[in-house]
Amino acid sequence: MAKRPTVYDVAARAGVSIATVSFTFTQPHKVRPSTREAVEEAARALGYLPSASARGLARGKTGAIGLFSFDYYARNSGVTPDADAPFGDEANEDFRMFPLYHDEVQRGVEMECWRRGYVLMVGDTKSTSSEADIAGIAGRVDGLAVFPNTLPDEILLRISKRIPVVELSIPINNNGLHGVSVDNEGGLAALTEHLISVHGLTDIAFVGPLGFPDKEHRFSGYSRAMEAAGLAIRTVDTAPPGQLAAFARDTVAGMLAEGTLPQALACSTDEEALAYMDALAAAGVSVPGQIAVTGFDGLVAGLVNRPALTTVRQPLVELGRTGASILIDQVASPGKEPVKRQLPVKLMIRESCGCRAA
Amino acid sequence: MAKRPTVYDVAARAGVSIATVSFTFTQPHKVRPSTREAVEEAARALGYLPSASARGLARGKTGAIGLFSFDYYARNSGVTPDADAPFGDEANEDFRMFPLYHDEVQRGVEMECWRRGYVLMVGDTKSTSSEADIAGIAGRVDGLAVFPNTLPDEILLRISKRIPVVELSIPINNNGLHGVSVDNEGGLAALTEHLISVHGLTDIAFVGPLGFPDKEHRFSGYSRAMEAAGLAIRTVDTAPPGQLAAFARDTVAGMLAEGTLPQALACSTDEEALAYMDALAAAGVSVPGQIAVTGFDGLVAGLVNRPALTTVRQPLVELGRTGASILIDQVASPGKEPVKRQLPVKLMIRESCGCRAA
DNA sequence: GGGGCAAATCTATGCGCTTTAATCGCCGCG
DNA sequence: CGCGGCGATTAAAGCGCATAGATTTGCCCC
Repeated sequence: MAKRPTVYDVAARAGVSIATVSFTFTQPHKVRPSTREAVEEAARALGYLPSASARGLARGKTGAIGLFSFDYYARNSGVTPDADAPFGDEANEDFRMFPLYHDEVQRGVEMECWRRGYVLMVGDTKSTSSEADIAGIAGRVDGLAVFPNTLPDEILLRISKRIPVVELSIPINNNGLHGVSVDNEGGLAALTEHLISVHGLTDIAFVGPLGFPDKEHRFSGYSRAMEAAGLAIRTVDTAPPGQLAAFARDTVAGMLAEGTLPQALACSTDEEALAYMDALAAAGVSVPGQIAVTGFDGLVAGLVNRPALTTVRQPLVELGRTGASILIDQVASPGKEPVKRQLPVKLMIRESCGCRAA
Repeated sequence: MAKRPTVYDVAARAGVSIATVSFTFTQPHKVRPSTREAVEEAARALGYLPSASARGLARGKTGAIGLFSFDYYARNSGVTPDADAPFGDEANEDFRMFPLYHDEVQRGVEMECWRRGYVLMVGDTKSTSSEADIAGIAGRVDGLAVFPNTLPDEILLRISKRIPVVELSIPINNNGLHGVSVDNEGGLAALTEHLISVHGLTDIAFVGPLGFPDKEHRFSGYSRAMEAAGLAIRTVDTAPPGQLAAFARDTVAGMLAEGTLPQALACSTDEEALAYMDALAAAGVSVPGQIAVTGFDGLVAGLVNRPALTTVRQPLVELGRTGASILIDQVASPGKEPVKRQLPVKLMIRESCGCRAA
């Protein structure tokens, strides 16, 4: 690589000052057409590429939005994509079978950034992320979007003192950061309501880990609908991390043995719903024949599943877009108050609740 | 946002010079533990975030790799994701049903970047991309990865004079850029060979657009296998852009009418294969009963399809990883010659060729 | 107490660009 | 013929950090 030409080189070649070169690129109308052409010609001849670093330094803005992605696989499946795994490893076969939650959101962020003339920086949060890594990203963007539970709140707070930070999919709270969430409660309430009024079910158990704000809200929705109908709340214990499949099998077996199988399982996530459907199938219980199962998220895996999963679809792309939009707005004109936004969800009535043919 | 504190502020507060502050962050071992702590404490108290712009300027490197993504949907389906489409629009329902080609590749790039301590900048190539947009990305990264046919060669050449540029999935050629490709020819040769020797087929038609280097190579693989077996080459005309489904239907109808249906369709892409399978099904022709159909790419859509599509899987994630790896290597020590690498593909024998039960 | 040496720290400069304030050139007009 | 006024251009001062080279500090030994 030859040394990159700078404004000085272009200026020299065009016989003007560097200021004129700069103006030519940033305020073309302020420079006489003839000199503009001279500058452009010089730039072209030299293969000039303006340095974003220098520009960023001078302007105090980078024109980039950051997104902290995270290793979904490692977190959820206990499987870390092995950097050295040979291609074609069958174990990795369905690794990326479906667009995962954060892929969708990321896509939304990308779309909005592009639309508004920003570029996106994607960083990850590995378990080993040092504060330096984080600063490495935070230092080069004008705004930062993060997934919940990927970064310690304390760090986020500090970063948010300097640049706007938006949390994606975190329920509305008062942590001082911007946030976008979805209507977790309303979604599961609507779903539960559907099971009750359309299918006439009364013994509906909620499946899901509590302790996470979004799951709590889903539970609230479930409870609200049940109570409104005068039905009894019933919950299923939560699987330990990484043990979902086995736990679901055991749980189903237990219920079967005790004859306590509910009429429906309202799961807090599609992932759980799918695991329970597998467990039920393995135990010879028909879904939705003998029991209805519903999820939450709207993963494609649920759509492809047979019976197709009745669930609540989250507007994932929209989530990302909204988050990016908030950031970009804040960059332009920082507001005093954190912006919190909640997006509507959508009931996806498919087969596993008993609607349509299974 | 309060003014961002700088090294000067930190230095002042810690009672040291800015050089020491800088060292504390970049070469911690060169600074005495006691002063290091003082600096860190000051930085923390001030909420200091190093400016990547300034750092990049001073170092002459940005620590970022760029990826020019592109609007796959608009290109392939004629559908532009509408920024203003309301969430829940059914038309968008299966929009993101499966991880698309470039999502996979992008994931690979991300993984390698993270592994090597780089961050990724994602930019897009909209039809409206001006040279300025491109420079906007090229100017802020140390290396650039691009998908084929997204940027004019002339521009790529110019950029590559300053920073390494790698083309993803472009067959080996001599355009002076770095490149990663897959074994298109070997893949389709193996697939064709499978149809010939395992299934004993002799009338196998190649389906696919020529004129694209990768497709040409696939055709070569097909031809090679056919000729080696002493069989006749046969091709099916190519569908005009965006007309795939209709064209496939017409083609199938035509063959049926003329009684010229081959024993197998070796398609150059999964997308074509799926379209032909739909067309065949619509025409009442059984796959693989009456005709075998194969693809190329390894899309998930083919895996979920019934019968599951026999195809050649491209190592998409690996493609991205390799590309990023080349870039990062080149940043570290620029080589004189462009690096070209070809990755192996993998035959995925599933149902549509007649293997296993359909 | 002083000399010598390595480690620690600091001084000073430059990285490439933006931007403000000042200068230049030119025209029309009194 | 000179002056005001205006648009085009430029000089110069940073922006925040890294780093070579200068300087100081700390420490050991005589």
